[in-house]
Amino acid sequence: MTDSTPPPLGLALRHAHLRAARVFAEELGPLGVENIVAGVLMHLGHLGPQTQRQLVERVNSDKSAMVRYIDALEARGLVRREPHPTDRRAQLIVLTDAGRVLLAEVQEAADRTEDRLTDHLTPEERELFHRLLVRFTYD
Amino acid sequence: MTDSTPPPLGLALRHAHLRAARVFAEELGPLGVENIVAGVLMHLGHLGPQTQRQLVERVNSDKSAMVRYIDALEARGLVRREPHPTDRRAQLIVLTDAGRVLLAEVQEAADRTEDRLTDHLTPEERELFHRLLVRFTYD
DNA sequence: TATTGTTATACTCTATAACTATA
DNA sequence: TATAGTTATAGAGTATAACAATA
Repeated sequence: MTDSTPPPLGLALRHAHLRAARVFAEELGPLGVENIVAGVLMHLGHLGPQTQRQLVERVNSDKSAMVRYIDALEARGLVRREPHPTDRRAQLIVLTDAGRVLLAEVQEAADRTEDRLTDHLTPEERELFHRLLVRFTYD
Repeated sequence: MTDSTPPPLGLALRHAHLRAARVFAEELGPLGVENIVAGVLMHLGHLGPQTQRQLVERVNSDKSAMVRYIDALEARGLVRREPHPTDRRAQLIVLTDAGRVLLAEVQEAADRTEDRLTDHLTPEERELFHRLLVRFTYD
């Protein structure tokens, strides 16, 4: 009994995600941040100050985990919790200057990760795969 | 500051995998097996009896977790541990008749899962996405 | 010496619930 | 009543190491 058929979609997605996460973790290693925390930093850089709830939605984590991630970032001086101007329940998570410096390195690590992940594909295949993946996931 | 650019590849893979795992878990719900255990059953059905080490490689788990998965399957009478004919360290994990019955239902759940995951794509897009995903992941 | 399977431990992630202060 | 953030807890997954039997 041999294995001629391709791996089912779900298993391939699992392996694809594991592979991507491992490469990203390797590239992030020297920076001392974990994958999800790096994702939080990139979102803050891209979208500007966000509430914890907004960040939870973005990275598909949960609010009690987000408390811990923000705690860790704040302890390293990479973000600040600021009062929300219109909702006193909420707080805005804001990048500090130190956070911006690290974010630039995180972004480079992310770019290197994408390059490594797709260096066996042509630029056209890379683009097509990314577009189909986004449609598959979010449409 | 708005969000016009597509989600980066790594985040999209994370979300794609989460989405697929949740749909599969929904479809598996009535059968009382978890995603990884279902994957083990499908591999046994597809490849025939396997050692635990082989199964670990297939589903990208680790050997101490695999012990627990096989324990759970064996407790439900779905697989048997049999002596390996040529390596007395190893054991072959073999589907029982009850395991084959459940496997058929698991396979149907997996088919429904793929249909649900891709029902907003054309058959051609579906096929192309699957091919590119496999190349991305395993090449 | 290395490997298969087992057991144990520690750490992280996930899910849930309760609590506060607001809305 | 519902929501944002916090805290606590339990369950599952991951990583690691040690061990016995065998290669």
